[in-house]
This record gives sequence, structure tokens and C-alpha cells, in this order.
Amino acid sequence: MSQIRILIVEDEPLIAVDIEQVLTDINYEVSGIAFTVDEALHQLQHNTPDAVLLDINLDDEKDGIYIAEIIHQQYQIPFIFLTSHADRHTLDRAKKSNPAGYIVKPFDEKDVLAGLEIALYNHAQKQTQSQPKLSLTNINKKLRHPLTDREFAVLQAIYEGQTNQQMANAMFVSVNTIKTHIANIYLKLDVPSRTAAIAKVRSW
Amino acid sequence: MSQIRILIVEDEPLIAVDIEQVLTDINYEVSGIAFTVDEALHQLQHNTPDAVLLDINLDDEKDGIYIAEIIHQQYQIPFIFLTSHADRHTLDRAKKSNPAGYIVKPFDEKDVLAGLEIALYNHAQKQTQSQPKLSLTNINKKLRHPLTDREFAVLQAIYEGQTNQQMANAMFVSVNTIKTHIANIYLKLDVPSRTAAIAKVRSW
DNA sequence: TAAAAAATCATCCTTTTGGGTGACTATCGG
DNA sequence: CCGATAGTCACCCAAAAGGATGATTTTTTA
Repeated sequence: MSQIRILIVEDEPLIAVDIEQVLTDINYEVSGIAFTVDEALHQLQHNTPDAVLLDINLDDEKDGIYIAEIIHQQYQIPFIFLTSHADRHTLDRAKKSNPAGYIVKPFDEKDVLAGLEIALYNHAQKQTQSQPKLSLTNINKKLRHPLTDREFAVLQAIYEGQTNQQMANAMFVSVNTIKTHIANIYLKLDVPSRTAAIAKVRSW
Repeated sequence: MSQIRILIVEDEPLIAVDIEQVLTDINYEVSGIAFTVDEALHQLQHNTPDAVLLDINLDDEKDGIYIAEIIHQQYQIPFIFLTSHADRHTLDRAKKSNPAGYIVKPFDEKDVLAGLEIALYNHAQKQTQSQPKLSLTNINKKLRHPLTDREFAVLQAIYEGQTNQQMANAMFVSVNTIKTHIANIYLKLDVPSRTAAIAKVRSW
């Protein structure tokens, strides 16, 4: 497995080099160091890293959050903020840019390692849970009349896009049985269709 | 709006009181302090807080991650780890328990504030994004034949559980038009049904 | 062990979707 | 001005899904 390549965006050279040292020590590869917004954007485009460490308070008219927004919109890679004196307004903007994590300055080697690992892990989680599974307990928590195991299995299958016939085959029962389960699901969820059911439980 | 109530789980009294001071200073309410796992569980059940600050390295045979797992499974509240000397194995377990955030010790007032705010915000985001919106650009990034604006609007409506007739009414066109759009969507997404379309784009 | 709940299947009928095809109009870029 | 693209609509037919009702068999549980 090849190394994870990280871009550091930090206008203070001493800190930047410091971080670079830490990262290479613990076996990450630093794809580049950008001291300005423009350098960062250039690096992103021409030498795309796997993750970005991003100083919020760049000494530039466009700050780190500006870069964050671009990363969020155009690239699919996680970025972690390095924050020091984040005022409330800056913090608000930062939060909305969907960062994978934060590391609060002043930080030592351990902080960077922990923050980075955790952020990367979380991001990976988000990416790989391509089929976010439904949870029976979570769903039933919200229902007066809880779903039975069988009904839940059917709901799962609906959620995954299966037809009634496919479910019947997979579960070794007749389509009529599936339809009965579905009718009961609709009653309990108070919806009129499979798509409505999906929309309703999606966030549960 | 009432104060956010926070439970502190920390076996070192000096640190615990320290954190309590910080939190009350910045207008959070500390619902309680637990020095042991049992105390923590008791507090959770009988005086349920809105969030938990959780020391990973409790001096107990059951550590903070044990509590984290219970919180994750039984309560819907966010928890933030206070970590100091997290070894790799502990870190691995911690990551899997789905924390809302981390704060690395030694921390000062600013760290706690920033970590807590961010964690709570992220958690709130997760909870409230009941209808995660689809993104045309994200979807088109993955398609050979990109969706048109109109097709995307229809896909959105499908995603929200609408019927063809409802869409037609809402968009002031005939059901036939909607059906044409849907047929084209299926071609481009390479799916045979609305539920399959939903399942396919859900994670995009 | 008797009652309740869950799972199974059927039948009839209606509505919604999906597939295929053709056509008209508006817009935009060369 | 022409061709490509997008948006609109129609008609036909087939397949899938939904609504209502009743019934039988397991399984659970009080």
C-alpha cells in the first residue's frame, strides 16, 4: 500500500517545516507545502494529494476557508484545519465548509498524528459506507407500531432498490407475502409508496 | 433557549473541576461529573445530558471507550474524547465508537471550547440533515452522459418520494413529460426503476 | 396451554410505472 | 442558417406496485 500524500497549506514556514518533519517521521508523504492560496490551488490541481492540512489564518486576502470551500466543491479529498485564534465568525465559516477534522495550535507531534489519523479514518468511513444500512432499533424508536424482523428485511430490500419479485426469490416466499409485508410497512410508517418509505427512513 | 447540559467523565478530579470551570465560564451547564464508569452510566440514565466529555484513559478495568460504546448504542447524544497518551490500539477502538470529536490533552480553555463547539455542531448537522440533498455536479461527475437540469429536478423529486403525478403538478407539465425525463434518467443512470435510481445516487 | 403476534399465501381490482416510438418547439453555438 | 440539445407532449402496451379482505400456519409469550 502506497503512502498517503498530504499537502500542507501554512504561511508560516517554520510551522510548515515542523509539520512536514512530523509527517515524514510517521511515514506519511508530504506532496507539497503551499504558503499562499494560489500555491495551494496550483498544487491541488497539478499534484493532487490524498488529504490537506489547512491553516485557517493565512496571511492573504483569501484565507484557508476559501481553499476549503474549493476543496469541498471540486475535490473529493478530506482536509483538516489547523486553527489557533479562531474567532466566532471564522469558526462558523469553517464549520460550514465540511472539514474532516481540526487540530488546535499550538500542537505537538502527537496532536497532529491523532488529529490526522482520526480525520482520515472518519473520512474513509463516510466514503465507504456507500450503502448506509438501516437500523431496526433506530427505526422502531420512532414508531408507535414497531416493524417486525421480516418487515424490516423487506424495507431493507426496498431501500436497496429491489422489486417485489426479487425479494420473493431472495427470501423464498411468494410475491403475495412480500406485498402483505409491504402493506404493513406502509401502515406503520404512514406512507403510500416505496419511494416515500425510503425518503422517510433515510435519515433514521 | 436553555443551556446545553454536559456530563464530564474524568477520573482525575483536578482536571474534571478545571473543565467544569471552563464550561460554566462559557455558559454551558455541567449536568454532573463522573469519576468512574459506574457513576457515568448512572448519570447517563438518571440525568441524561446533551453531550458527554469522556476521558479515554479511566483508571478502571472498563475504560472510557466502554462508555462510548454504550452511549453510541443506547443514547443519541454526542460524546467527545479527552485523550492524552492514546496508543494505537486504544485509538483504533476509540475511532470505531463513533465519537463526535476529540480534544487532545493537555488542553487549555480555548481547546475545550473549540473542540466542543465543533463536535456539537457536527453532531447537530448529522441529526438535522434529514433530507440530504443531491448534488447535480457530484452526480454528473460520475456519469458519461450528464443529467440535464430538468432531469435532475425530476430525480430530486423521485428521491423525495414524489409520484409522477405530483411532479407534473408541481412543475406545471404533463405526466408524459415527467415520464420522458424519467426514461432518460434511467438510461443515463443505467437503472430500471426509481428505487434503484435512489439507491444508486444515495451516496453520491 | 391458550391467546396474541408474526408469517405465510390467495384473489380481485385499481393505480402507477416503465418501455418504445414519434413529434413539435425553443435555444444555443458555430 | 443549420445541427445539436433540451424540453415538451401523446399514445399504446406491459409490468409492477398498491388496496382490501380473508384465511392458514408458526412462533411467541403471558
